[in-house]
Amino acid sequence: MSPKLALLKNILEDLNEAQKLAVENIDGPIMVIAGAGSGKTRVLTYRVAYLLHKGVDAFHVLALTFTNKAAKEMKERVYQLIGSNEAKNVWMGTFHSIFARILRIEGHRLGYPSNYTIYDTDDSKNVIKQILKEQELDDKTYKPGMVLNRISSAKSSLYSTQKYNDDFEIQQQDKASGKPKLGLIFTLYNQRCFRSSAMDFDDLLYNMNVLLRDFPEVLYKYQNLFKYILVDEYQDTNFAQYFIVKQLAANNENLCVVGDDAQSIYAFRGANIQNILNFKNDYPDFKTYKLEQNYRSTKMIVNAANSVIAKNKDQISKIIWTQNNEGAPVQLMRASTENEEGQFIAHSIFENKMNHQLMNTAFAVLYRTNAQSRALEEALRRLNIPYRIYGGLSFYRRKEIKDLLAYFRLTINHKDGEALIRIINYPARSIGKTTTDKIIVSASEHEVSAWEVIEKPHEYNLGLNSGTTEKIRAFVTMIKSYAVMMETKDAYEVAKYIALHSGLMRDLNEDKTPEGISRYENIEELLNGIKEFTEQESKTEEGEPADTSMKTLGEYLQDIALLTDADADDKDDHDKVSLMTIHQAKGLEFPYVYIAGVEENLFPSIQSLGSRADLEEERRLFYVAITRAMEKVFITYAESRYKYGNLNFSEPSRFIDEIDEEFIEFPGSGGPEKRSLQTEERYQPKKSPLKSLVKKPDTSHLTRLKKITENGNNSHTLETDDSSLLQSGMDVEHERFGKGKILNIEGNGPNRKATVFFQMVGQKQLLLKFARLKILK
DNA sequence: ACCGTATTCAGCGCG
DNA sequence: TGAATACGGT
Repeated sequence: MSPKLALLKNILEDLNEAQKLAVENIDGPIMVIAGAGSGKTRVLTYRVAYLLHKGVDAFHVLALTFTNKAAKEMKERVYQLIGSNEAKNVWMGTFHSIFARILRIEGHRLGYPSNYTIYDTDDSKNVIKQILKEQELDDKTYKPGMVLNRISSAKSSLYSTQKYNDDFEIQQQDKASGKPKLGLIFTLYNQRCFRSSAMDFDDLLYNMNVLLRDFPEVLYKYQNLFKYILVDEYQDTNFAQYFIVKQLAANNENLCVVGDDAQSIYAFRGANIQNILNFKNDYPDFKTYKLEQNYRSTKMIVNAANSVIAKNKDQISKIIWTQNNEGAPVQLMRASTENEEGQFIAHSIFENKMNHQLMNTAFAVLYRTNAQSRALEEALRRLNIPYRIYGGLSFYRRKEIKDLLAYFRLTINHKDGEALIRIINYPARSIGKTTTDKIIVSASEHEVSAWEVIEKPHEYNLGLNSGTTEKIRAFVTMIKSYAVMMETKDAYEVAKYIALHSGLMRDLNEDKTPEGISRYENIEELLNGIKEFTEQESKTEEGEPADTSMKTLGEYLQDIALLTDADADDKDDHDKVSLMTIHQAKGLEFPYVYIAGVEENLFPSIQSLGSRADLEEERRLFYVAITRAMEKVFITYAESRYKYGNLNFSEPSRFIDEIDEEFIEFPGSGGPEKRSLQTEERYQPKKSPLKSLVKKPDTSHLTRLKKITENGNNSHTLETDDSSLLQSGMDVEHERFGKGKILNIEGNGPNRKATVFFQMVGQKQLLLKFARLKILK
């Protein structure tokens, strides 16, 4: 106990006053307004540690986050603080994962088995497509994605199908928009999911609410279980989430919500900023703490961001400040086209990388829309700058992965209709479309699951020939045999058996195209993941009673059902520049941040110009973008850009003007950025958050700078003189990369660059202006 | 059953 | 512009 106590004390000393108060006030409702970079995670994790330290049992603590990533980070940091044995009993996870877990236990009250399936967005859309077909509705008017959004927001606002259909206003709206059948689709959709023993993402929150509303004993149970509740990113809660928290906390009100209204950027998907603004009404005797000291960014960046967000009306007043260095002003770059914009960014990254000896991970390029990534990618590729795009198709949504997972799902939950339809004829078993259509129609007519129909085909008069009937029987037998196997074998054994026995592996193996090979490898990767899962979990934490029970396939599925791409362990993610939308960048930080496409009608987006609320959300988004940066922000815009195939001219965004001119440098208005940064480096050898990203302490670099200063010379002239002697074929030495051979030289003047093959690190492209190559004789 | 062509659509996206 | 999907022909 005592080493732990010491640890707690140490960290307590690390907290500033506001953070300390937010941690120590464990009783009663508190709201923590946490400015960007103000140590929010630290407060949350330390608060959890503090609760346990005060003798609160771990299982009485509930900590809710929005993303798996946030949950993971929080877990890791709490584990570090107090050790995993105690911490692992804390209920810590995303809203969805925690309530999914509770619904496995309590869902039977609502008619769901504990092995219910969680439908992802694709499954949901497929269900909607089926309904549209059956109802003979036009999928142009009723676009599945749009229908699903409508259903999703209804559920997020706790509207039952009944209420949706009875609500006069909603019905009027739907009629007015030419979609009067939305209510019917909603009803049928819910029925179908229920018959499949499946919940979609919103059902997890919706049904949790039903549980708490209709079963007082359940409400009572969890109110008493969760004596202390913490909610991260409270400004992002939708009504369903807000209401669960409210119910659970109603008894003892030991509720701590943490958020930043200035970073609320998800109103478009149902987040209600009022939840944080109205906290004071819900909990009149609340306390509020503001974390206003920023530990992330330079003064310039903090001030630039402040000057922007000040233009918003709806906000909780706060003053974000920092003790960090002054830093350099935000730098504006104007390009004539989107391609030039990409080039500017790529070159700037290249230069800063060389100049400051930074890793690629020190850089992020942020943009408003995914479509912008193309030009940026191209430019980076041309300079051989490795990058990673976030938000591509997630591993778990690839076809082959979904196919195999569908086998698992159907094995675990036979009623899972989407899984059944997906695999009944894959690999091909001569059960064609006509047959599957008959099964779907019959199931829906008799209001049963598809499995029920194919298990007892005679009771449902499908009118199939004996051959097909036999094939279906074989399929049923196969799935049942998997289920039997699952009783005694662990997840990996069953998974591998299914992958081989079902013919899926064979089918993929026959495809020798590069895509086919990659699909096969993906399946192997999935199986490896399952193996890891099986092994990792069987050796439990030390000191715990040995967990002799094996990990089942069902547990694996539950584990991954709520995972998304962002959670995949980035193996080959060594050292790359990050490309992502601003939304995806929330919660992250980078030394150098480029914000691309800061143009009217793109950012703010044209759709947001109609309402003040929407425009303010765009502004918060811009605020989020700026505050991702630790050292330096670059804002770029292009005067023309292709949109949907035709060239559009664009003007710089109004947001650029909203940055107070003290904190922004316009093109040509100041010296080249190189100068100010070098100056900073020379005169303010600070304890920089950049340190960990610098490849090595690099004292030679400093010595060199000093030497240059003494000489009264600058690096530029020195380097050009040296580098003009370089030719391809020469052996050279780089202070960091070591010895190498020049393969090629191209470009002129300051853009002259060399392709060098280094013995240590392989091929690199270097701008000679910065590379300081030494010629070896 | 499958492949190539036509058509359509285009904002951000947690789980 | 280009990707994703629907459709139609063989």
